[in-house]
Amino acid sequence: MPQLPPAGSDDLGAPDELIPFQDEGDEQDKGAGRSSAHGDLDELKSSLVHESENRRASASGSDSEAERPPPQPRESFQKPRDYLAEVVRRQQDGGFFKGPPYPGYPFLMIPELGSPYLPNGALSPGGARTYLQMKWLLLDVPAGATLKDSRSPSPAHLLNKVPVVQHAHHMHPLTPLITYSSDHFSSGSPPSHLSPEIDPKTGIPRPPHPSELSPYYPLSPGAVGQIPHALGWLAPHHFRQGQPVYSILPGGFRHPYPALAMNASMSSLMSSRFSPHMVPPPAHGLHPSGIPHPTIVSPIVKQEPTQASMSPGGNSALGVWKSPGSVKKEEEKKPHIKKPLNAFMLYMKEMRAKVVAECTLKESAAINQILGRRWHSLSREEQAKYYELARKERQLHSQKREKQPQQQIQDMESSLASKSKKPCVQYLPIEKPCDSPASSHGSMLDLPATPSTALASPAAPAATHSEQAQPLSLTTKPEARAQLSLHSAAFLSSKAAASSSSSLSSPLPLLSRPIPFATMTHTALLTVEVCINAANARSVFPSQSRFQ
DNA sequence: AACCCTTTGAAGTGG
DNA sequence: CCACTTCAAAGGGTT
Repeated sequence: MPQLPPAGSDDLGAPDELIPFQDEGDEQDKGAGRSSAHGDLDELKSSLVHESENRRASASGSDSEAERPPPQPRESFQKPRDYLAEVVRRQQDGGFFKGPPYPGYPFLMIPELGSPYLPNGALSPGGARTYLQMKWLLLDVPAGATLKDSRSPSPAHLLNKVPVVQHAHHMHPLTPLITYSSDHFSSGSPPSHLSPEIDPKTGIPRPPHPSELSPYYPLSPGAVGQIPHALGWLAPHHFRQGQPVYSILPGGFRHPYPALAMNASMSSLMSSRFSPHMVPPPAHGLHPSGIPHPTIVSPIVKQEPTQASMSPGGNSALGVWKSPGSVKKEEEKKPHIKKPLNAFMLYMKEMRAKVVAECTLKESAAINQILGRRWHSLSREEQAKYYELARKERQLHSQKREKQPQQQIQDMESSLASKSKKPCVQYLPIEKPCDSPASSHGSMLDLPATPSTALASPAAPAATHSEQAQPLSLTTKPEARAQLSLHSAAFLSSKAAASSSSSLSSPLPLLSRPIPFATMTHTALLTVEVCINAANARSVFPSQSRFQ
């Protein structure tokens, strides 16, 4: 459980996650990188099929050049759809550029220097390492100098100047690509890799795979090849104070469906009401955070039959055989204490309505993507609030669970007494008396002695090891963390730039040197981007939201 | 109606 | 100990 260090702790920036970057990216993307991936849906479909076939072939032994060898733990897509999404993403971005990793970092990079790209379009690993090294050096920058503060002044004045309506009628779908990529990659390097990965369903640019991130970490001009990369492969995100570091690559991003008219609500997203901090005022009469606490105030005894009945920790654990029907009834009686909401869930509950209002989106999946990115864009202080709330939730949950078993015991005893009184010990180990509803499954009936209970013990406010170690959502699921929507803000920035290109001089060339990213409202950009892409996806994939 | 999708984090389980 | 799985919320979309 993430636990904030005590106030005044100077360790906020310390536990940055180490991401085991792999050099697999280059090879992996060779196949995908070849395809131009110009957003042609048909081509994409056929390619998708092709890749799927290749994958099957690969699985059967033949190692397709377009496919990666199986033993890639980090590359394991747990679900078929993940793979499909990945395929789509590769098709769309060429599998290379994964977007400018981090928004809000005060130092923007510049890729034209020294062409970090290898002839095949891949980025020199050394370059990436060098840059990462630089970022570590930048860790010493005081928190006050970071984006969090600088971004506070809303850059709405900038955003509002940006014509957000794409020129759908005049622009070729590849216009952004042509406009920017050609200019800045005159060497002819395929611009396809400059595109962010796009979720096939929502159209939301998805975070890149960790293995694909490193090559695109911007290079500091003077740093290339100069600094050894002792820390080179460290996770690039959350380098400082929880503020993701984004950068904008020249050449921008090619959105597969750029010629999308932004609707009114989207335009409104550009307005200044979009505060990066977005910490909504506390709702009235609710939790300090404004988040209602259903599990606390009004514990809903929501029955989830399938889940409950499947739980090995239920009555079956007592060794008392019951007919499916009776088991079901028993389960129905058993109040289900929902899991406590974690920090992100709390954040979601709080921010969902706002995102829905700002976006015309209603699909929770898309909204959750937005929220996920916003979550990562939050400063640690902001996230800390939710982590603290989550910690309290868990405490309360544990307390409820402490009470629950006793109640369960009473109910069960009375129930058994009124029934057959069949000795439950019949099927139980001697040392496991039937009056203990504790489940090996760690069900809601766990007795107080469980680690979680101890962990959440009010008497022990000191954070557990895991709490202390968890740097605000940075420790688990490396690959997922690495996705971190690194590129989203920068992508959006470039997108905004692209949008403004028709009436304003393209800002992208200006990005060839560091600029204060504080001029952009990161969160706003994120949401705009996601909204746009989600809308695009729907318009482009009206009935093809799922590649299944 | 049931499930899927999508996110992050906590917790449980199995090797 | 680590990797993996499940489940919390949400609601439109899909089957």
